Amino acid sequence: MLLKIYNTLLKTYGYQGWWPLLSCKGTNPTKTGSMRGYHPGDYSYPKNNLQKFEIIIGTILTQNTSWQQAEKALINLNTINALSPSAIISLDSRMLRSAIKPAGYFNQKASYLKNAARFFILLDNKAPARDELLAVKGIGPETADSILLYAYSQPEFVIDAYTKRIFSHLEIIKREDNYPMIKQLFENNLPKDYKLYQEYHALLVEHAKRCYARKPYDDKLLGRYAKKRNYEL
DNA sequence: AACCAGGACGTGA
DNA sequence: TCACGTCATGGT
Repeated sequence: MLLKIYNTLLKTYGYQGWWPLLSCKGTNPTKTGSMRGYHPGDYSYPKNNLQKFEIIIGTILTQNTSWQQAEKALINLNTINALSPSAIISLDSRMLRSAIKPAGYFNQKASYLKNAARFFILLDNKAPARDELLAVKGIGPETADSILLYAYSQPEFVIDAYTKRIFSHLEIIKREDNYPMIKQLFENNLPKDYKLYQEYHALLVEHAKRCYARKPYDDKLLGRYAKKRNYEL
């Protein structure tokens, strides 16, 4: 069932090209919102440590914030040459706060970014464990999974507000289900493939932006799954 | 003028 | 464990 929904979304919206990177010139004209940095169908990113770190910074900046706003903050950081771990650490806190202001919560996020930068240097080119990520103040379950999935190509399914909204509306999950429950549902019923996980989450975001932005939800594309009720989960 | 955006943390029960 | 308040800018 989950694969069927994935295929429907993929056929409808096409490859999304996540995670967007400033240094990546590819665009995806079918996408809503910002067009910068996408690389549809190419899962070979990130290609170096700097791109890994940019993804980590991005996951924090986009917390409860639209990507468009997070991207403005990233561009500001890039302008002052502060997209490396060492630059974030040494950057004056007031400068950091003003650079990321468009992304909101700039006081918290400035602190979170410094934590993430110190953590990234401590990693010393190794991949982080999920528990290690969660121990960093500012990295919660969704951010940790986004980092593992998109920066480190680990098959960790990302559950966000959109995912909960779509699948509770389809009555595949309940609204009171917590993060690990929903995550296990996906990971237990899908091939453990990071490319699939990356694309699926990106497609869910795209679908939610288009059809679940505001009540009453527009369920013209997947609403029929809610009525059939013949899932085999 | 509310409401929402690719959440996480601190607190109190 | 968990519900709740807080954090903050910008688009619709």
